[in-house]
Amino acid sequence: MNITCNCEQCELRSTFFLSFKDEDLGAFCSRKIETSYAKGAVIFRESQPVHYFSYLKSGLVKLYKTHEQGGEQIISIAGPFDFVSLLGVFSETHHSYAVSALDDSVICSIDIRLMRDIAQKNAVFTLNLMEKLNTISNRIILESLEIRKRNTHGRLAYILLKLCDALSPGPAFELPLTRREIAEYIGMSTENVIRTLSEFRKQKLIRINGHEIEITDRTVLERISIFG
Amino acid sequence: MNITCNCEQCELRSTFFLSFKDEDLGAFCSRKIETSYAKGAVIFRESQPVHYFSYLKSGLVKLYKTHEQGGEQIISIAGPFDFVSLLGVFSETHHSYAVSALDDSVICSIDIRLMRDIAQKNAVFTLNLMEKLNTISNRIILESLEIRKRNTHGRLAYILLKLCDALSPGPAFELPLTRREIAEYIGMSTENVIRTLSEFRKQKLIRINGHEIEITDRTVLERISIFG
DNA sequence: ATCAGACTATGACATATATCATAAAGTCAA
DNA sequence: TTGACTTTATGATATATGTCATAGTCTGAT
Repeated sequence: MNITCNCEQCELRSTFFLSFKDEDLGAFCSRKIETSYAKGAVIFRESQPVHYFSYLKSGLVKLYKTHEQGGEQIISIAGPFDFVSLLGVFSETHHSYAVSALDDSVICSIDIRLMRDIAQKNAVFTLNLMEKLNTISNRIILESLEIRKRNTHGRLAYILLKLCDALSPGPAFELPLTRREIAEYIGMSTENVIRTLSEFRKQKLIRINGHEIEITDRTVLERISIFG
Repeated sequence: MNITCNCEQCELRSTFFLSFKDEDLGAFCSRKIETSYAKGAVIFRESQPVHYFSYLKSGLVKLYKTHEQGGEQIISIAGPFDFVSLLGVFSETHHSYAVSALDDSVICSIDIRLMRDIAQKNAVFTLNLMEKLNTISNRIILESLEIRKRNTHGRLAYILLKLCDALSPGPAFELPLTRREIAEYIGMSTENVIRTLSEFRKQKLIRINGHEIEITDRTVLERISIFG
């Protein structure tokens, strides 16, 4: 499903396309593809060739790797204006991870060759793009290290706090992942995620209503996130 | 300790400076700083301001974060021609990790402002640089995921195989890390690293002589790396 | 050469975590 | 609505892993 879009008013322009020259913006606009994906839809799969540079206009997606033995490993959750093509988009010919929609999402895609053409001509644009990619990679690496250094209680507390901060201004938020996906994200068994959530509930740190979570004792949850 | 260096013959030129214009190469050469570090020396610390773009000419270094409670978390081991300033070098004002020398090492540093000046003028150079940074970030992220998805036996087998491949053409190599550092790298206790190494030795998968490791049954070690 | 401190090593034990079993509740398509 | 399937939930148990204690070895500074 393609939708028309006016690049001059694109929210993304201010974030990293400010350096675009007018003629590049014209080429860009006429060749971009905007696509809607329903919740649960796969946007691209691991090992597919990289044809597009993609970013998320609205919705929520997960980046993940699939294991041969079955099961997935979630790398990151991306929100609006995040790049979806990030790891290796300019250095690999094939995707090293898959992306699917956690919510109804709209993706804007630009032919990767067009991106390269513009990047080769416009150094300021390329520098901006590099900074943005750098920031995102850095964030993913540091988050991975944060997860790795914690025990399971700390990991779960950490991810609950992060999701809450990212998804809601208040202490309550709608969990965009199933318990199994949380387990795949932070590397623990599904049963242990469920059990630990129940413990947090019994300790009155959170309230649970299906996928709706309310953090009722942030102080203690933060302490658990730090000390496990 | 500063050493003179002839950029026209620099091994690194072919890897990413081919796109340099002659006048940029001149500016680059006259302002680079080459420094030697003894084994164990700290090259820069976490939260220090980023002044230089640095790469490793020779030796071996570790990138790591230090925890408040004491202890370190190793992010990556970098060899010759790897960038040492990578995560956030163009997006953060302060280092988000520390670097120290595992072996006597030589680092070549360029003022980050000079790098930016050149990058803003030379789009092809910037694109090459972005590709290289992208490749390295991607490698670190994927490695972190590989470590996260394994149990401790699998993690240790994985890292032994990786270090062997990186450091030696044959099945024997000199371990550049202490047992404690290995533990900090793959997130397990030092005792468990030592114990598991002993188990691998008793199963005749490796031979151990201090820091010298020989992989004697690669097939089984690879199976452990995959299935734990 | 000696000493202090780190590194390597191993055993005993406590704890964290996964696995297996079972069941209720939710979800979606026919 | 039914029925198949997934998700959530909890208990019992096995296993993996960390912690503590102890000791021999290595290393570097004096």
